[in-house]
Amino acid sequence: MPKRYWLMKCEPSAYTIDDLARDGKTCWEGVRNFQARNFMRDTMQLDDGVLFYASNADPSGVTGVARIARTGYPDHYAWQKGHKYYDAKSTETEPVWFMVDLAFVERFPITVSLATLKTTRGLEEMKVVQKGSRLSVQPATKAEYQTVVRLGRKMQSTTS
DNA sequence: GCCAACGTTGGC
DNA sequence: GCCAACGTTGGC
Repeated sequence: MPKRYWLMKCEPSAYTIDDLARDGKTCWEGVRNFQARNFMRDTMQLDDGVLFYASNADPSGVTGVARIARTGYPDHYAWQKGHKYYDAKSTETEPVWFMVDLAFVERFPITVSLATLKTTRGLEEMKVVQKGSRLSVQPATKAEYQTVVRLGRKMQSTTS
């Protein structure tokens, strides 16, 4: 099975690429959208590439790269009464919500801002640049992934 | 902080 | 099954 590529959003107030660099690995709990869940539960594979996207940030954009370190498994936070991700519809025998683990790969020297993504040739079809695109877990193509990674490393290569 | 776009819920 | 109301996301 060929490697797949993704973009995953997170608000900096919740988690950042620096947090991931520090932790090395983290579980991606709290996704409560069926489409995003399906990607995590059914489609993501070990070592898939993930563009780490900071939403509601200044500026919003891709701040680095992660990889899938563990494929879909039940989000146990949904079972913890009182937890902000608690959902009575999800049980241990019939889990509704799933998560994956991400491992840190690299932090870009600069944020590849949404504005940059929107004006970069080859990224016109990317989900995140479409108007009203709120899905927090989105598939990306290999070409899109490689283009964004190149942009993220650009500053480093041109200043060295 | 505003508000457009979207997903979900619930009345009918 | 329709659709209005509501809550959330997320750019600006």
